[in-house]
Amino acid sequence: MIKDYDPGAFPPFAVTVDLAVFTVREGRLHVLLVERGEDPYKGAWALPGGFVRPKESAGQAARRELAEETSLSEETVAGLHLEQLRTYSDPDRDPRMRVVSVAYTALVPDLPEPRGGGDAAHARWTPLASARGLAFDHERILADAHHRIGAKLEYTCLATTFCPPEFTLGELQQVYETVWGVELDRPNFRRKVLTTPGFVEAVEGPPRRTGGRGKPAALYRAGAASALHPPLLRPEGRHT
Amino acid sequence: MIKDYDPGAFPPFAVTVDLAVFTVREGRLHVLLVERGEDPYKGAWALPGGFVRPKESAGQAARRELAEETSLSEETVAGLHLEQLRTYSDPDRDPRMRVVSVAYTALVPDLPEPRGGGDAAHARWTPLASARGLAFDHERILADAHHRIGAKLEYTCLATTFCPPEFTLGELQQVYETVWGVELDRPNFRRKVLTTPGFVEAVEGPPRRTGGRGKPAALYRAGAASALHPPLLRPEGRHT
DNA sequence: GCAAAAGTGTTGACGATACACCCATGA
DNA sequence: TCATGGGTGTATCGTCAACACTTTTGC
Repeated sequence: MIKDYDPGAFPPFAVTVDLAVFTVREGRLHVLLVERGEDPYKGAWALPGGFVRPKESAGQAARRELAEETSLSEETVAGLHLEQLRTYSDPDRDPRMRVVSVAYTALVPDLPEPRGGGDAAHARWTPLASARGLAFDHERILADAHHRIGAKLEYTCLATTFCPPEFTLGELQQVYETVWGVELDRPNFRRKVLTTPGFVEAVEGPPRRTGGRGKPAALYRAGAASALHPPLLRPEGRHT
Repeated sequence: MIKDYDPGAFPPFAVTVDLAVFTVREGRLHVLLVERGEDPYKGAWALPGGFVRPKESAGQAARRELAEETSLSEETVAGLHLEQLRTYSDPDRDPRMRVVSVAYTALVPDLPEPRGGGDAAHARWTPLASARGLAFDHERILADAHHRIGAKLEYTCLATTFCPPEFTLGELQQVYETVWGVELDRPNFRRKVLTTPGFVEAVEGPPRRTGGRGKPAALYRAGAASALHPPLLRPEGRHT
């Protein structure tokens, strides 16, 4: 920033955003993928994303692209948790030209199937384990994103962003188990969540909801807290 | 990445790196600043940094700029801990043109005064509390970086990167106390560090070193571990 | 001897784990 | 009445904060 300033002579870069959007479906972690309609990597699956426009920040671009791809309303998207992951800038990461991409992670509840809206010919939720052979360095981005959300669940409350507005503790526990790939002890998980102030709050009128058979569960909303103190550590204590 | 591809018609961006380089001096946290020699913000202090070159990644650019500004050898810089913080992309963050900056954080032991090498007219270590009125959005970057390293000390071993190759536990504790701005209980800190496998390893031949008066302390080296399990949480448990 | 810094020991509070057990519902 | 998932209780263990105490140096 201090040096080499020569307007018009700076190296030309394109700046894009890429999105790793996760959801939990049928007990498995899914990620939103789109099918590329143009070369390079035509026909391959990739993370949704696109160019940052001249008058918007990368974060605004990410939110815009997310709305386009998921067919959600702008208002809904505005409320979603969207977090900058990191920036990928390898000189050879795009064969066309020099492209620097700012990656974002989003966690969403189980949404309707994406319309393939916007520009992507096809878009779909894919189980994370099946997301192989992605375009560019998107597989790497996806792995980084998975690692990050796993770590974030330990010391933040954002597991609730995977859930609908009202949810049961069983559903919340499923989020942890799905992202971490482990089983948790239900009584202990319950205690931990309920004794953390602001993590969840009980829904007043004791309506209950069935998840199939078994006893109906009490409903909760996301609370006001954003961090967990003390953290909810994975079993085995390994951050992988 | 999926859409809008029109070679030559993508919005033109400049990409830079900015560095928040921290060290501990005289019990206070210092950051490396350079004085700008050109408009805008001529004469103001700023974080070191510069343009990413066409054939290098942002990480490589950060390491190169760090070497230039600190007058360290390339080999020394190659071994330093350098971590991507986040990317700043506000459309108005640079009055000249559209500049997206990838910020990095580095933690270094107490180094010799920087030569003001490379392109910066002046460079110096500044106490963090005195780093005000910086150019661009560098004050924000600095605040984010400080927050990040504080959090990282909790669950990683990188406090040792603030220390010289051989250090005492008192020096290591000073790093924590300086970055967090709190006082720690020495016996408990000691136990925590020594019982974490791979955090530090004792230097064999029991040479000892004096920090002034008082009993000489045993020397330690950084160990092989990189993460702390369980973490070393700040007092009050608040992540601020 | 005294101050200062290193190092050791002990105790009690708290949280997490690993269970056993009861409750409400659908089939 | 049995399987299934929700919910409660409790004993044990490990970690950590707090603080008393000893050791080794410079002055």
